[in-house]
Amino acid sequence: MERPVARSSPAAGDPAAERRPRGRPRKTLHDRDDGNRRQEVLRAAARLFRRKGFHATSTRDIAAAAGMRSGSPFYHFKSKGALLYAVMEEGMRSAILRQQAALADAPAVPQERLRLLVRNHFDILLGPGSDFIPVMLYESRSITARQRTLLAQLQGDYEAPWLPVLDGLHAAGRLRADVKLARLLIFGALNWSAQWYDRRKGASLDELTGAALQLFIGDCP
Amino acid sequence: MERPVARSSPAAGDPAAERRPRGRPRKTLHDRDDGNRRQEVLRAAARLFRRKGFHATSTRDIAAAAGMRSGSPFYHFKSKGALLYAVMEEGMRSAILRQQAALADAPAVPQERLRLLVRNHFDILLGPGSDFIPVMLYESRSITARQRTLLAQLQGDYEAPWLPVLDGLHAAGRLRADVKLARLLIFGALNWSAQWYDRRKGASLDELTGAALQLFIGDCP
DNA sequence: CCTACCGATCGGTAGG
DNA sequence: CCTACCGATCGGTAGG
Repeated sequence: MERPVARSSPAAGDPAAERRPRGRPRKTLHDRDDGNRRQEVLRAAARLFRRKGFHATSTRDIAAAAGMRSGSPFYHFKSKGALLYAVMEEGMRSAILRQQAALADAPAVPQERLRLLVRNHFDILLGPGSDFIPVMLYESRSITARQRTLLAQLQGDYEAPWLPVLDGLHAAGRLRADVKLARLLIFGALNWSAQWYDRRKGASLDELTGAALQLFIGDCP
Repeated sequence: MERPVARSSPAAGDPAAERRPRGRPRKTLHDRDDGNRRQEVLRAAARLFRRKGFHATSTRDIAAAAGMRSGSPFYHFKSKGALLYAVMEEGMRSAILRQQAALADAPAVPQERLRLLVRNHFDILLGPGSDFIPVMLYESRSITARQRTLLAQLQGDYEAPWLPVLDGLHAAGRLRADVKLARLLIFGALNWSAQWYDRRKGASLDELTGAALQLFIGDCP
C-alpha cells in the first residue's frame, strides 16, 4: 500500500552502475533490490525516531542511516508520516506474535501468567532491537486520528490476554484495586521503564519483573 | 538570564502608540508592559508543547497564542530552547512548592504520607493548569545535557520526601519490592496517567489515588 | 513589542 | 534508487 504496484526493473545492465567511480559503501556487490532495503529504512527510522523523536528526525537522517540519498526513502514509503505509522504497526504486530508465543506453554494459574506477560512486555520494550514499541508509545501525537484508530485495535489485541489474568487475580483477592484502573497503572509502570532503563547497568529484566510482580500483587499472605 | 539586563523604557509617551489605528486585540487598554506578558508566553508555550510537542510547535504558534507577532517571544526568551527549559523549570519549582505545602500538616504514618504524595502528584500532573510537568516528562530529549543536569537536581528535591516513606513501608513489610525499583515503577504508573487520563470522564483524582495505593501497598492483612 | 527580513532546512517530486 | 530541484516553513535578528 505504501509501495508502488509495479517496480522498475533492477539496475542490472545499467552501464553507468558498473562504471560508478566511488559509489556509496555497499555491504556486498549484489544487495541492491534484494527486498531488504525497505526493512533497513524501517529499522533506521525506528532507531532515529526513538532517539531523537519524530519531528527532530529528518527524512535525510533516515536516508543517510540506511545508506541512501535523500529522496530514496520516498521510494519505499509515500510520506514521512506513513513511515512513522509503519514503524508503529510493525512494532505492534511483532509484539502480539511474541506475546502469543510466550503464552503458548504457560500454566493456567494467573500469577504465573502475569509473570510471563510482564517479563515479555519488558523484553519487547527493553530488549535488543526494541525501538518500535517505544516509538509507538511516545510518538502517538504525530499520527492521524485514523491511524490511531487502527493502532488501537492492535493494542486491544495485545491487551486481551491481560484482562482475564487481572480479573482472576482480583477475584482471588491478590489484586485489590479496581481492575480497569489497575491495568492502566500497571502498563504505566512498565511502559515508563523505556525512559530510564539502561541495559548495560542496573537490574536485569528478570529482576525487574520480580520487582514489578511484588509491587503489584505483593506476597502478603 | 533569559531576559535582557536593561529594558527599553515603556512605550508611554510614544505618539505612534497612541495613534495606533487597529492594534491587535488587547484585553485592556493598559496591559502593555505590565510584566505579565512573559508569563503569558510561558503558559502558551507549555500548553502547545504539551499538546503538539516541542518540535511540532513553532515559535509563531506560541506568539499567536499569546497575542503577539512572530518575533516577539524572542524579546522574552533568547531562544525556543530557552523557552522550553523555562517551562520545565517553572513546572518543577511549582511542583516542589506544592508538595511541601501538602506535606506541611501530614501525619507521620508512612501509609498516609504516601497517599498525600500520590494525590498531590496526580494533581500536579492532571489538575487544572497542568501543562508544565507533562512537558518536562515527555520533552526531555529536546533539552541540552547541561539543562538536564540542572533539572535532575530539582527532580532530586522533588523525590526526596518519597524515599523515607517508601523505606518505612518496606521496613513495615507493606512494600515487598526493592525500594529503588519500586520507586521507578511507581513514578511510571503515576506519570503515565498524563497519557490517558481525561478530566471530563472516568475516575476522579481521589479514586485514582485510592486505586494506586491499593495496587502498590495492597491491604492484604 | 512590531516590521521586515534572512539563511537554513525540510518534506516531497519529476525524470531517469 | 539517484539527481536535481522546488515551495514552504522555521528560528532568529536588526532596527525602530
